[in-house]
Parts: sequence; structure tokens; C-alpha cells
Amino acid sequence: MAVTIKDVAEASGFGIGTVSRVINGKEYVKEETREKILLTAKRLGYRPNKIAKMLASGYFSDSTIGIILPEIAHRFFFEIISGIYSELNEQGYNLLIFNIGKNREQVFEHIARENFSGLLVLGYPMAEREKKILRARFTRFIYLDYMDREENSIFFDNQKGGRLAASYLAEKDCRNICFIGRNIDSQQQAERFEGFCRGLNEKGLKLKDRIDIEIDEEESYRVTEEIIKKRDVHGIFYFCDELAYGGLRAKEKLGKDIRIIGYDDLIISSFMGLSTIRQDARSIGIRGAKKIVELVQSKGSSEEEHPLFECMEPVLVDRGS
Amino acid sequence: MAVTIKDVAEASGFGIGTVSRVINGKEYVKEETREKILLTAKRLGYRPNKIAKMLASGYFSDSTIGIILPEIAHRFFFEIISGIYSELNEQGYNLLIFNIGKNREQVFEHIARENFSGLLVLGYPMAEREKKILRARFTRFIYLDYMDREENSIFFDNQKGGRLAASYLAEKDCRNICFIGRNIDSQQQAERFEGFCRGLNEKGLKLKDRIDIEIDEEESYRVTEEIIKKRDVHGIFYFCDELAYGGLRAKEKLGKDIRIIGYDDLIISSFMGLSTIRQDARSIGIRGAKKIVELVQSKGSSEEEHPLFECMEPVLVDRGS
DNA sequence: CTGAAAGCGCTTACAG
DNA sequence: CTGAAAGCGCTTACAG
Repeated sequence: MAVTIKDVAEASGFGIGTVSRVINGKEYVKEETREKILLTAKRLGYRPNKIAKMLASGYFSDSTIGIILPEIAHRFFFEIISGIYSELNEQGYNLLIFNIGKNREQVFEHIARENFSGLLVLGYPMAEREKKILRARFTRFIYLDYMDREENSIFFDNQKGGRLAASYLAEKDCRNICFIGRNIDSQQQAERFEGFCRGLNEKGLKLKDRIDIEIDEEESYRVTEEIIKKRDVHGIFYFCDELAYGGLRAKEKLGKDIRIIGYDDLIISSFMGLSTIRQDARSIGIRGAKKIVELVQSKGSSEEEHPLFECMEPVLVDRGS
Repeated sequence: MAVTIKDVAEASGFGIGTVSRVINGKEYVKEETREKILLTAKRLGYRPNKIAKMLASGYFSDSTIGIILPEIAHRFFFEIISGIYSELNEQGYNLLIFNIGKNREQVFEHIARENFSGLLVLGYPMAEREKKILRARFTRFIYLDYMDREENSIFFDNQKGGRLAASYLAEKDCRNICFIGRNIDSQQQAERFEGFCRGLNEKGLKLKDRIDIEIDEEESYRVTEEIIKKRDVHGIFYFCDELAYGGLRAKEKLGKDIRIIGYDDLIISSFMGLSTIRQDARSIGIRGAKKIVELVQSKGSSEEEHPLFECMEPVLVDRGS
């Protein structure tokens, strides 16, 4: 066990009350005593236990919001986080980003023990077991960029986004159209893809091909090149901007007249002239932060209110790519 | 005061031990009792006090590192944070980002009470009073991107960076050279500027003008335009990339043959083709995270070791701008 | 100026 | 299955 205030008291020959006063810099302590105590504290490597201190002094920090990310967080999430941060900062809340670690089970046990008032869960669903852990501790949470009808969630309309992408390519007179996705199943991709296919259908078009890969610019460049060479492709829709960058590069290199559209509209994308489906990361971050703070502050209400359910609209951004 | 386990116990007619078992989902509780207790807990709006729980159960989370940002955090810091996050995540630590708020004094009092093991202070110095607060609680900290010989600090060599910028412009045959800075004093800017002037001197050049402005692309665009028109300028060094973007735009618009160089090398800058002085944000973040974890884990050592003092080198990136 | 004691809100054997 | 009690490491009046 770590060294406690009691150890310091015994070792220095004073009472724990006095030690406490010294450590906290209260007045009314003889200079000599102070020095002695400080010295033994240092010698023993004493470090006050903040938990105990908080409990004893009745200071309960309720002003920390936790967030948990998917195991592979891509850039879009960092833009969301920056929105969350601004808003929380505005409201005087701290932001606690949990390590997601390798072992989900243990991590969740760990999270549940930490001191925070509400949790923002980014981009992916929790297991029932995990939700149970949170609920057992009466911890409120909101899904961000993930939709669950049973739970609080603020999300984007991915179906619509997919449809917008389809209409973009259709309007640019593309006939042979492909989709390049991520090799990880996700709600976002499923819906985006479904919307995309429907959108194509409505225009009387049909998807030619779909390939799922890692998020890696080189990989995306290679695959795009391959696809362009093998088939007579007019347009490609990428699951996200980060994938599309490689495509953009392939397009330029090969000088092919092909249409490329991404998804997210990361900050960088505007500089690159990439057409894309814009999801306002900052806004959803701010919105999520606002809502979790509200939820946390409304503690009292024991009523089972309807879960929060907010859908944000993506927008087509045509940069001519 | 909030409702406690005692309140629930009394209201439900059971002992606090039983309530505790129910809340924590332990077995050996009659189903009927469980339901009753859960109901009154809900009715009363009971929320377990995590602090008390931690203390009682002997669980002391030592795996959280705090960070505090400057009041106006610009993008460079977010790139540092992403480095910090990766490394901490690797090590199983959480990241607690403190709100910096408006009132520095209160904020620091508040921070000192939070539960974290070590602090990373980004980009600016703490007041003596603030350091005192930390030290009184035996809280270790490291400055990141700020240099203080008396304290642990990991930082970039801004003098050298300034010098590199000077040599860049000199080699591109610029003779009339200006500096556009930020209208806030900072160690970084002071050193960068000094290095820059020295660098110019060595090449037999002299600074023509210096203007300090807000970080705002429009503003920077306007000022650059003005400077180009008024004086016969061949090269401009901007305090940071974010300022340089406006300059880049002005240069393109006016079609003037002028050299532009920024500082930081934000991710975006490579896409924009901006020449700049690269500081590896991710690296310093990772480095800082590693070091603070080491420091925190070496708790025991009561010896007064030398403060950590690490200097990282910036690098010139010539993208022809 | 200093010590003894109560108390912060929980958990956890120990009896029953 | 449940209650009473000790204890987690501190703070804070209250005496002295």
C-alpha cells in the first residue's frame, strides 16, 4: 500500500491533523513543525490521496464528461472531439478521453469506476453487457454518430448521404459506377451504401463493383488505379474522404476523366478540391456536448423520458472532382 | 446535499449493506428486496458517489494524465494532443483535458482537486502561484512546447527555426523581407523572431517590416496584400502556417513573385504546397506522454532529480512557395 | 500551535 | 438473505 497521512504522522511524531494542515498550507503551524513534517513527507515519498481528500472535503467534481472512441479512430472523430472540447470548455466542463485499449471488457469495467458525470460514445454501439455496467451506476450516455432507437443518439443521415453521392455522379453523366469502402463493417457504411444503391437505382443506374480496403492512401491509390484500368469506370464513391485522397491522386496521375466523391468533408478536403458529402463534425460535437451536459444536470428527474433522437443532415459539396 | 445510500436504505427499510449489494448487482439478495430497493433508488434519484466508492473499495485510478492548453489553442496543439492520445492509449492511460475557462485562478484551484497523476502543460508558462498549488499536492508536470530551465520541459528550438526561415528566403534571393506575427506575446514568437533576425543578419540582410495580427485568414490576406502593394517585398515569414495561408492566397491572387514561408507544418500545409518550418507535433506529443508516464510511475524516488530538458529540432520544408 | 475524534459515502467481511 | 460495524485516507471543528 502507498504511504498515507498516518504514516507521515507517526514517522514525524505529530498528529494526522497537523500533517494535514501542513500539506495543505494552512496557517497556525509552527515553522519548525512544518519543516519537519514536510521533510518526512518527502522522505517517505508521501502523496496525498485525492480520492480521500475529495470525500472528506465534500468536493465532488461533477464537471467532467467522458468520451470513448472506436478502436480505430480516424480523423473525422478528431474533428468531432474538437467540437466537443470547445463546448465543454465553454460550459466549464473537463473532457476525459478514455483509453480504449485492447481488452474491451476490462476497459469498460475500468471506465465505470472513473469519476465522470456523463459519457459520449462515438461511432459504434456498446454491447448489452457494457450498457448494463453503465446503467447499474446510473451513468447517462449519448451515442454520437451512431443511431440506436432505444438509446440517446445524435447521428447523421447516412442513407441520405449515400443518395446524395449517387445523384452527384449521376448528374455528372457517369454510367459505370463503383464504390470503394472500408473493410470493417459499420452502421455508417451499411447505410451509406444502401442509400447509394437506392440513389443509383432511382437514376436507372446500377453499381458495377465494390471493393473494401483499409484506410490507407497507398492502398486506395492502388485499388483506384486497378479499377480504372480494368473496367471502364466513370465515377467512384468512397466511403470517406481519407480513402478518396488516394483516388484523387490516381485520377490526376492517370489523367482519366473520372468523377470522384468522398464523404465527411474533413478540413483538408476543401484544400484538395475534393467533392464530398459534408457532415459537420464540429456541430455534432457541440450538439453532443450540450446535450450530455443538460442530461447530467437534470439528474433529479427520475422519470423515464424518451430517448434523445436527433438526426443531422449531410450536404453535398461539389468541388468538381 | 445529494441523496445517499443511507437515504435509500432508510426509505426502503433495509440496511445500507443490502442496498449496496443491490446497486452493485451482487448475488444473495431476494428478488423482492432487490426490486423494492431499485424502485426507491430510482424514485429518490439516487446516484452512487463514485468517490466514496473508490475510497471504500480501495480502487485508486492512477491511470489518468491531465493536460492544460493555452486559452487560445490553435490547430498545432490539436496535432500535439493527437500524439499524446495515441501514446497514452498505448499505455492504458486516460487523457483528461482541463477546461481552461476564463478565470485562471479558480481554474487552477479546480484542477488541483481533480483526480489525475501527472500534468502536461502545453505552450505557455504557469504562474508561480500555480506551480505552488501543484507542488503542494506533489503533482508532477512537464511543459510541452515551452522551455523553462528550472522545470521539466520538452520543446522545439524556435531560434533555429527562425534562422532556417531566414536562410530559406535568403537562398531564394529575397532582399526585402518582412515578418508577419501574432499579436500576442509568447516565448515561441520571441525566439523565432530573434533567430530570424540573426539569420538575416548573417546573410547581410535586414528586416524591412513587421506586423502583428490575429490568427485569421482574412486578416492575414489583407495585410499581406497591403504589404505587397506598399513596399517592394520579396519574401515574408509568417509566425505560423495558419497565418501563412492567407498570405499564400494573396500571393496567388496578385500573381506577385514573392516568397512565403510559414511555421509548424500542419497536416494541411503539405496539401497547400506551403514551404514551412516543420515541428513534429505528433512526436512531441508522444514524447511528452511517455515522459510524464515515466515520471508518474517513478513516484518512489524522493531524490530531487535534475529537471527534464529536451530540445527537439525543427526542419526546413521547401515546397517552393 | 496541536491532538483526538467525528464524519465524508461507500464496501466488505462477519455474524446471524 | 440481511444488518451492524469497521475501515478506506483524508478534513475539520472542537478542545486544549
